[in-house]
Amino acid sequence: MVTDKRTHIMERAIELFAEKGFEGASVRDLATQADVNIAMVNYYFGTKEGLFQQIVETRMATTRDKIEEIAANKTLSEIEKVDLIIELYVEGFLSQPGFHKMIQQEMLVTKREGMHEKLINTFIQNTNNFNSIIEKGIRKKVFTKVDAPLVFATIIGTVNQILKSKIVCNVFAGYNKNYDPYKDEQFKKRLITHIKQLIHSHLLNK
Amino acid sequence: MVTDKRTHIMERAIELFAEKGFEGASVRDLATQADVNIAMVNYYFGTKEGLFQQIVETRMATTRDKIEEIAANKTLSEIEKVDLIIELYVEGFLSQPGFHKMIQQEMLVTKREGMHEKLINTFIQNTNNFNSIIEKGIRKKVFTKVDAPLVFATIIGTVNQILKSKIVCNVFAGYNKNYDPYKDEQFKKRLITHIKQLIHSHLLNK
DNA sequence: TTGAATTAAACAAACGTTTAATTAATTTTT
DNA sequence: AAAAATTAATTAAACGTTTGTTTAATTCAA
Repeated sequence: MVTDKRTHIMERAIELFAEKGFEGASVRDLATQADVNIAMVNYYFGTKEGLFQQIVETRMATTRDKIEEIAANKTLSEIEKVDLIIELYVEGFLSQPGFHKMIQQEMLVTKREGMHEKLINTFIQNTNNFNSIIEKGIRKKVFTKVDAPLVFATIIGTVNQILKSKIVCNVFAGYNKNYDPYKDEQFKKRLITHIKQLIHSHLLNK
Repeated sequence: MVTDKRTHIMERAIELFAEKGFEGASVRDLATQADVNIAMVNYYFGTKEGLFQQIVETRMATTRDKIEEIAANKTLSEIEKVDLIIELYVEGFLSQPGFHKMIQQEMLVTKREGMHEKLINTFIQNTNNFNSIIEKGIRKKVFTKVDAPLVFATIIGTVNQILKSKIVCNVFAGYNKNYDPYKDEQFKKRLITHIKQLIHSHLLNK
C-alpha cells in the first residue's frame, strides 16, 4: 500500500498542477485533494519540486522511447512512421490531458531552469528523431522538400492547441459545455484525420 | 509622465509574467524590475490581477479587431484572407513573444476563471471569423472540404509551438544558443512560408 | 493650497518545510 | 509463537519566509 499512496498523490497532483500551474497549486491543496497529511508530500518526494520531477520523469520517458522505436524500425515506410507518430501524439495527449497541460506550462516557464532544460532536451530528441524520418523520405524522393522541424512543430502544436482548453475544444466540436471531447473516440478520429490529411498533402504534394 | 510609468510597469510585467507565470512573478519582483516602489503596482492597478487584466485587455483587442477586419473585407479573395491571417499571427507572435507566452499560460490555467473565460471568448470569436472565411471558400468550391476549426488550430498551434521556447526554436533554426530567432526576419519568412505551403496544399488540394 | 504621486513600514494570510510525538508494520530475539 | 526491538508511516502543530495588500507619512506638481 506504500507505492499505492505515492502514485495516488502523483495522480492527483497531475490534475492540480494542470489546473492551477506549479506555483498556483499549493502543497496544502495537493494534500487535501489526495486526502493525505500535508507532511506526506515532503515525506515521499522531499520537496514540491521533487514531486513535480517524479511525475515528469515517470511519464515522459514513455513517449520518447516509443518515438525512438518508430524511427529505428526497418520494416515501416516513412509515411507509415509519420502516421504512427501522429496517432501516438493524439492518443497520448487526449488520454493524459492533465499531464500534457502540465508539461506545456513548464515549457513556457523558465523559472525552474533544471526542469525546463530537461523538458527541452527530451523534446529536442523527439524532434531529431522525427527529422531523420522526414529527411530520409526526402532523399528517397517519396516526400517533397519540406521544412522537417516545422512540420513536427505543426503536429505537436495542433494537438497542444486542442488541449489548451476544453471549452475551446467544445466549440471546435460544436457540442455542449458538459461534453468531454477528450474522451470521445469520434473526436479523436476527427483530429487524427485532420492532421494526417494536412501532413499528407504537404509531404506528398507534387 | 503618469501614463509613461503605468505603461512602463506593464511592459516590464509582461516579460516577468511570461518568464515566471502569474503566480511565479511576485509583486516585489515586478516592482524591482520596473524600478518602482512596491505600492505603485496596487496604486495604479488595484491588484496584481488587475495589472494582468489591464495588459490583456489593452493588447488582445488589436488582433481580434484586425481579424474581424480581414473577415469583413469584400475585395479580398478567401485565400488572400487566409494568407493575411497567417502573416498576422506570425508577425504578432514573434514581435510580442512575451505577451503571447503570457496568454498561452493563462489559457492553460483555469484558476482565475474570469480571466480564463475572457481569453476563451476572444479566441472563439477569432475562430468563428476564420471559419466563416473557410466555409465561404468551400461553398465557392475554391477550397476543398476541410475541417475549418482544426485548420485554425493548426495555424495558431504551430506559431505557439515555436513560441514555446527560444532554445527549441534555435534547434529548429539550427543556430547557436545566443541567437534570437524571434528577431530574425529570415526565420519569420521561413515560418510564414511553411504555414502557407502547408495550408495551401491542404485547402487547394484536388 | 490642494490633490496626486511616491515612499518605507507594517499587515495578516498563505506559503513550503520541519519537527517531535504517535501509530502501524516489520524484523529480530527469545 | 510470543515478546521485544526496530523501522516505517502518519499526524498535528509549529517553523521562518514570502506573499499581496494597506497604511500613514512625505514629497512633488499644479
